[in-house]
Amino acid sequence: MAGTTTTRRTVAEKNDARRIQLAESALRTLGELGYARTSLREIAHNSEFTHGVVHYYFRDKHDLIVTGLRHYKAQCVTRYDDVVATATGADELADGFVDKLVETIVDEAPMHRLWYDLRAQSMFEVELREAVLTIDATLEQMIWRVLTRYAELVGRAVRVPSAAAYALLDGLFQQALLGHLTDRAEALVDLGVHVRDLLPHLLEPSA
Amino acid sequence: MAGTTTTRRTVAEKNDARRIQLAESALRTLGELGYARTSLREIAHNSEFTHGVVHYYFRDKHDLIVTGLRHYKAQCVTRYDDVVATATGADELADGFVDKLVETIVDEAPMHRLWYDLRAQSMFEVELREAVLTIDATLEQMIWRVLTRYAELVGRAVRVPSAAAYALLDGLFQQALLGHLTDRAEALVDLGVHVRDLLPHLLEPSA
DNA sequence: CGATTTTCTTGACATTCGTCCAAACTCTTG
DNA sequence: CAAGAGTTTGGACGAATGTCAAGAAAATCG
Repeated sequence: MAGTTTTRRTVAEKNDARRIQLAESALRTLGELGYARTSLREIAHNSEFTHGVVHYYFRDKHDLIVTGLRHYKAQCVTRYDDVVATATGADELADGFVDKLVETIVDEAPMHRLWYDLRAQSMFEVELREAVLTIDATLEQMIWRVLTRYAELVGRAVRVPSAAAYALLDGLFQQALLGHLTDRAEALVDLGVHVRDLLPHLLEPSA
Repeated sequence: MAGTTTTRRTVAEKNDARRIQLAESALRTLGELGYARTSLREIAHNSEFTHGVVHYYFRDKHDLIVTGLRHYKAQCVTRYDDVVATATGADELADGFVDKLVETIVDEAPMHRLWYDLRAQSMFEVELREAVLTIDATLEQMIWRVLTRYAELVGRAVRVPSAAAYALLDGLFQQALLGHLTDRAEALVDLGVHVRDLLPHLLEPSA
């Protein structure tokens, strides 16, 4: 019985590991081709497995993509936590935040465009909504942590609601991503300028 | 000769009319199903023509969708021009602008989600980029007209670049659209509050 | 009206898609 | 080692896709 449970856990762990492995592979392919043009066969082809395996580990296409989405969430949530934790001044935090924003656009552009793709898809496909809204809320909280810490360091209170702050920054980010992907050289610099300009305006005016 | 030219023009006009008719039908279907799941057959089925006609008037699928996109641009450009032209005070302009924003989300949600869908697609498909960037620039100018008039009425200069202002408002708009489509009742009210709150911060501080 | 051009219908084509399945293979366990 | 569960393979399926072409139908013009 003890041996059985050990085995069972190992088997289950292996199963989970494969699921994550396939989900990550799916994310890579989706990030390259986009939701519309990514097939299960293409995902399998870009992994080390055959297309049949995908259906052994995932009920259907939605199961695979939603699993990938949830896995993606776990990665990006902590993106700015280091900056928040280590920054000792408001400007240092703002600079570090902007640097990370630019860095992630450069390094992870495919994942970001996939996110915007899937968020747009969720406006059409009900099956995607729950996962998208969950991640959206998580990203909003991530931004909120940066902003409240920034306010703390400045010594002023945050003026705008969490949702508004996230929407504003997301608008800037999305524009920069589109600009970066369409070879507008100044897109990343502009992002930094605009974000640095915006941040103080999200706080209460100084007394 | 005179008769021929008359006929030729009539023929060309008829051809253009059909193209627009089909492009509009395509936009309706795309707005319902999204880019990923819309087929030429479905577009034709939702129109009064058969799928063969689509290929008589359009070279291929891209030709149809890009034509639809350009047609869409012409419609939405003038959306806020009335408000800009008739408003006599800053608050009146801001209120009218916000009302129009909310109104268009309610009335034309399918077209808006299609726009965000296609803009996301343009990050993957090079063929869509030119049309998307053109429309994006047009929308930015549309917002800029509202904002400069608003600044004029307030008596202060606009502080942020055109692109940043557009990105910020677009972020709020996109969030409101997603909220509206996912039955978050307060989404539209929040949009109004956030936009009204943002507008003054886009201007130079009062001297 | 007859001839010619333009427009539309219909069916076919090669692909590709998601899904499923039977058989082969791999590994753990008794 | 043998048995069995778990995993992987590769092919098959029907459905749907974009594209195309041949011919019917309609409109136009001499």
